[in-house]
Amino acid sequence: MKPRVRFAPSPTGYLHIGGARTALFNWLYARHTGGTFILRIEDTDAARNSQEAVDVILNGLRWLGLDWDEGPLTGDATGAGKGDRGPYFQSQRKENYQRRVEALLSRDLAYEHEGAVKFKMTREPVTIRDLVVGEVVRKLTDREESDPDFVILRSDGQPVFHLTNVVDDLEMGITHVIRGEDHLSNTARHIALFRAFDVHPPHYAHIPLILNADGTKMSKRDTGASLTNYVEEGFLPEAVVNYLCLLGWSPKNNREKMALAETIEAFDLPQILRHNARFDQEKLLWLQGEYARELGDDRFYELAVHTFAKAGIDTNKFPLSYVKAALDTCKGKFKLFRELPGYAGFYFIDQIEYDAEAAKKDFVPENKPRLEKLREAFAVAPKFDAPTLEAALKETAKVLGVKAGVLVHPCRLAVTGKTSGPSLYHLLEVLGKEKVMQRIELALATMS
RNA sequence: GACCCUAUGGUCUAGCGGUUAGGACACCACCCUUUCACGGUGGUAGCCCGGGUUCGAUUCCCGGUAGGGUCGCCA
Repeated sequence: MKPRVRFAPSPTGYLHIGGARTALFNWLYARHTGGTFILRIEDTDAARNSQEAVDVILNGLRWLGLDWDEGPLTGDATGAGKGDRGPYFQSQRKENYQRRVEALLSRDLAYEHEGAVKFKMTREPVTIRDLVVGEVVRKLTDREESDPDFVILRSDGQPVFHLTNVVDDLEMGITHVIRGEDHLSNTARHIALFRAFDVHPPHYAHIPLILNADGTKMSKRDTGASLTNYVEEGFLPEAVVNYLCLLGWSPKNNREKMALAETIEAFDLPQILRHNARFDQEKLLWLQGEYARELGDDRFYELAVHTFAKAGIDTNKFPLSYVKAALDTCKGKFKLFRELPGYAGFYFIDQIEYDAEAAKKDFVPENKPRLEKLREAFAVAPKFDAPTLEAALKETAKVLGVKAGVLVHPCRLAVTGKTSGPSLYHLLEVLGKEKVMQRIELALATMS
């Protein structure tokens, strides 16, 4: 029998980065085994759920490229789903839960208590055979000792997580429950419920949690906890996916940057680690740089133009050839797309601002005659392309008896306002003679 | 408080009784480049502590410590 796995988030606000990884591991396992990946929305808490949160989850999974074989087609809970075990929103499955509760009630495995229905939990320790953690014998805690039973139907008639989760896993034919380790203790209850329904529980694989860089747990307050944060920062989904794969799972062969196909091939439950992992932004950033450098041209242009637009810079006002030439000088030189407007905005802005500290250092009186000489050399250059300009600058430096750097820095500052950026000679060529001469003139004027 | 999980450089990890403890990120130095990156070379840095078992423990067992999780009419 092919595995059937599911990701079952509750739409209470955002897609947690840990949840994204849980989804990823489930998806990888399904793809590795040729099984089925199911998305089920656990929206039983009407007070905390929202339509927006459902969309955040759906869009987040799509952004990551985690397509589901069964689940919602849209964020509309009452809308059609994909697959024959739906609906895939728990809010639409009330009758199932009601029927199951009645079955337990009639068999004396549950009872009413203050308007709610409680399940008669076993008093014996429950053994959980976990595919990741191993055999866990879960005993009752002292508080459970005094009252081991738990509510499965609230006094207002709404079913509770433990019940809905188990009923749906059962009815949707889930074979492997791959979820966060925070559910390990709950699993005893779930196993007891499966037994009450006279079925064998699915296989369990509890994966370790993702912690903050300082080892504390990630809460909603931490900006890095939300997947949306990475989308907005300008990360590439393939970098995030690759990084997430490496958190709590290892291919065991020292591979770090892995193509998705390779990861699918290698992924399996036994290689999942048992201990929590800290989220390392630096390593994610490294992978981001790796993927950013090898981005296809079309996708690179598209993402770049979009990023400029978000920053209020309309690149469509410029000829396509100019935009592409400008972007070509930037590719592979920055990591996060969020950096791009600051890195290459000078191509599309007339009023550039000089880096204050650099201006103090480079726009000094003794540099004025030097920059004037450079302007003249550029003015009479036979061609305005990178090799010619480089030769002109170096020749000028030689005549002045200074190192090339003495001209390079003020020149870069004059035309870009920055101390770093694309290759100077190439950016001059792209910018064009008119703008370059204008900007050098302007810089000269500030140096009096 | 009880119950459960975990423990290799700063971080992610390989290791499954005998290794000069390997890789990656980060960091440092040098090279390349007279920007910034990229790339290259070299380097600093690790088996939580204490008991066992064993000829021999990073590795197996027990205890401690530390971190994390759970004990809701949240999921």
